[in-house]
Amino acid sequence: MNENEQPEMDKAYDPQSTERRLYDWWEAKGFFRPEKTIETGLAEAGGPRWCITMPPPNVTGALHLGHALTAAVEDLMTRYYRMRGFETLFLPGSDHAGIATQNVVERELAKQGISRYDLGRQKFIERVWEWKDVYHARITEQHKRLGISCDWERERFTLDEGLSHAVRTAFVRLFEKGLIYRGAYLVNWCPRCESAISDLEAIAHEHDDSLWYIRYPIVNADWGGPAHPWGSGRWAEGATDFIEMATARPETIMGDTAVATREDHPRFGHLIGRTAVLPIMERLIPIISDEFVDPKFGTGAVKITPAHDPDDYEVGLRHGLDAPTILTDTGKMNELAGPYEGLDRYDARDAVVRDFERERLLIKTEPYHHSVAHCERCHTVVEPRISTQWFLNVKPLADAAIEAVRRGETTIIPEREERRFYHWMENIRPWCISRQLWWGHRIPVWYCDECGEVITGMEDPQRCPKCKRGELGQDPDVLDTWFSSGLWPFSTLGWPDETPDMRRFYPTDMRETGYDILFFWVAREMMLGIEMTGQAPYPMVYLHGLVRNEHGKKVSKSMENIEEYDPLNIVERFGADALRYTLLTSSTPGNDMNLDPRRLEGARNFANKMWNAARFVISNIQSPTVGKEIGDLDASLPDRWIVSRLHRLIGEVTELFESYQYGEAGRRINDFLWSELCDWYIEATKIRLYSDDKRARTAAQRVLVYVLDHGLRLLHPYMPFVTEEIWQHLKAASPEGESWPESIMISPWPEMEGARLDVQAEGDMALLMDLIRQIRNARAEFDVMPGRRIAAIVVADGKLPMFEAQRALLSFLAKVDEEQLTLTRTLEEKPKKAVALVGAEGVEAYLPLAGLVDLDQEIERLRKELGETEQEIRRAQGMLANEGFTGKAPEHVVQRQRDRLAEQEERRERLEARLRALTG
RNA sequence: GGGCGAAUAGCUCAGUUGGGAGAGCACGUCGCUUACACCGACGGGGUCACAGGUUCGAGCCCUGUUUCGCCCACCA
Repeated sequence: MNENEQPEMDKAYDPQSTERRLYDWWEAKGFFRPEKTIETGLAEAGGPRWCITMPPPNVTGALHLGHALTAAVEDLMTRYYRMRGFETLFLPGSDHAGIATQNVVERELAKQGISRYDLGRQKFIERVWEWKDVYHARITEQHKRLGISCDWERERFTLDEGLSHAVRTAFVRLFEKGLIYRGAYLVNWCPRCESAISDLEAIAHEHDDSLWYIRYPIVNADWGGPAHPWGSGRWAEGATDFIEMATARPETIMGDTAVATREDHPRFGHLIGRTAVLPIMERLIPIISDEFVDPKFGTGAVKITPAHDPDDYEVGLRHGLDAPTILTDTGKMNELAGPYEGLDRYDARDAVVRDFERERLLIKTEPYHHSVAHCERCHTVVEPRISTQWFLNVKPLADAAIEAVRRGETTIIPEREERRFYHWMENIRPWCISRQLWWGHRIPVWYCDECGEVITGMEDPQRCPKCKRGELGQDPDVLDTWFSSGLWPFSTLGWPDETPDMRRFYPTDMRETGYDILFFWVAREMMLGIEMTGQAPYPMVYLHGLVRNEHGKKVSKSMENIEEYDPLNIVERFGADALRYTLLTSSTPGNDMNLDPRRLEGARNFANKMWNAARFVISNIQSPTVGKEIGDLDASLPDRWIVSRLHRLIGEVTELFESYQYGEAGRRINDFLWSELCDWYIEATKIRLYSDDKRARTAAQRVLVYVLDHGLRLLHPYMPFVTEEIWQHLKAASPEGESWPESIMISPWPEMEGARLDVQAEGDMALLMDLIRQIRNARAEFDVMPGRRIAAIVVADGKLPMFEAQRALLSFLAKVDEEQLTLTRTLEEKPKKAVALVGAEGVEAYLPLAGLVDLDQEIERLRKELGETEQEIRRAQGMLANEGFTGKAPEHVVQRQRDRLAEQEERRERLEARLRALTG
């Protein structure tokens, strides 16, 4: 990609000038396509493959942080499996989101003062398509900005031709199997959307309302019914028996067809079997007994409105009651509501209460706190209402889905979500799949106006197959948007056709999404997937948490600093890599995350840190002293150490990836690259890179390139852009670069080579690093001028050869004057005017600091250290003296305590000796 | 009314088979050392919500409590 090459790397990494360019290049090269993984030899044709379908975002608006998290996690997985050599497909798409999108467009129209009815169905749908085009393009652009490596050539939309065909196929099959049926049942009705909605779309909110205590007169010998009209104040005149009840919804009284109480009710039990006169309507209604009544609540008697309450509906069915519907589609009182016809439901409520009071049928009013269902999309209070709808009997499908999870065919993480899944599935009720909307998949059913025949099928019927005479009209309703979403893992691959993609990529490998749509979506995919294809659509469901702001508040459009949480703004300010890394390392699976902007800053700094590390490496390999033809070089201790640490990291990270612990893996990669590579190894190489020793220089160069190359590959799934940009520079500068793959994203995932763990080097380096830290610490404590090189005597005991080999490095990193550095195995005469440092494995160091006039400070320091050491010794001795511990703890744990004790005891001895020497 | 999650350094969070409490930011001291001040060196800071229990040993397992958040639920 020489066309992307910049001759010089800027001092600071600039995501803005990099990310778009790289994304376009990747896409143009076809790296996102599964075919390309084969072409480049990364994956083997017919070998293992990996497929994930993107949860299709709604085309309602802009992407938010939840989408960004979804994209980050899924792209991380995709890039990982691709690098692992799987033929990898990340399939993108979007959802028409029926009710949500229709609502948004209706709100837009309302701003211009028009409703969908003003436009008519055809024109309105055209307007929605226009909206869809705009927002779909925006969402795609936003996804690209996030760097996701999905195959745009396979992009799908739930309303496109192929998916509509899949929807129709699924509907017809389920219909023919008798699982889809039409009927009049109680459903949740949104009077604003003028549509049925599912149970999941009815959201309960707490409300402060009133509870009205009212009474209905009973027919008896003295009173046969009202003699005066409703509203006269004399309607109930003469009545002597009453039954009292409490209601929160007096506007439904006109729909009452009974009053229920219980046999054992002290005041009303005896009224069972009698007849009440329904106020307003003057309908005679029975007083019945039903178990559902709680004698302790309200008055212990309940008015029964079968058409407008779920409980009452059940009671009505049990007692064969009429169920008059008294509300219109828009929530107004209809012609069965007597004098209140035409009133809005809440106006009717007020009017009814007022009239009850006038007729002395209102006993009292109490404040009442309860929860009320609202429409998920427009927040209007939902009305339970009997209505003719299409239903899918999901019970048998749910049983199969439960079975699949129980058998482990599909695993859900975190595990607790499996229990939620079971609970919901086990209590599932028929799914109302029809919606009285315009935007969506039209229900593929026609009715004959002549004979009433109901016709469905894969072809639009031209005439009635039964009577052959009548006019056919298609059902005006559309399907619940989740019906098409439920087919997503296979409809996107070409189902019902046996396409190559369907054969190759189904079942897919992963469903990754937020836990908030487990029921809405995952449950439906599982049910419909098994029903339609005979196989669970994926073996793994990974559920991530919700993204909140740094104070745990849900990020919503009404927040004043909302733009701070707009992913695009974040990308502009910090870069997509920073956003991705932050989202991926800020939480654990299934747990919500509070996005702290300070973390974004840290992630941006991390990208810049890598950029500068690479700048250092690249500028130091510009004119390599020796080319790749040179044989094995003698690796120095830091080389052996960093390579071993890298290989250890590769093993750990791969293991963490395999167990979906991406956050932990990301942090480990960061720790390695920043602390070990940058702070230690790169610093350590400087001494050789700036020397005249060509051999040493080359060794350092080669190890730098090796470690940076592999480290970048590990980081790539988190930060695809900066790693690619750096890697390209590295590839161009490195002598071996031309044999590297074209892009980091199609280079193989690093393999851990166990044999190359170098325990010896790790141990020696730890010893050296510890001593360097101690010297630096002492310098700071005794206020040694930063630039000053000091003298040091290191008593190295058995480690003398190692220290001799690292003499220059030690001097360099600890700012010791090499001329004045004495390395010795033992030392008889220990200098008095010196700071003494005690390391592990018998290592000691003495810093004869000229500024050390005051020995008391040194004595104080040593005493403090001795105190800490003694405390350690006591702790370890305590444990080892405990027979319970030595007898029951695993051997390696006990041994570690023994080692620790021995080490600390040795340390104590040295500290005490030193103190004796100083205090006389 | 059931169920779930969270509670760890000032802040945001890690801590997966129970075995010497971690990161970033913030804070203090020092440093413009030819990769990086979007930096480096060094340092201070925690009865891991509370009370019990199991265990030789508990941030981690069990029971209960408190606070916050979420999900499910047909009580008028």
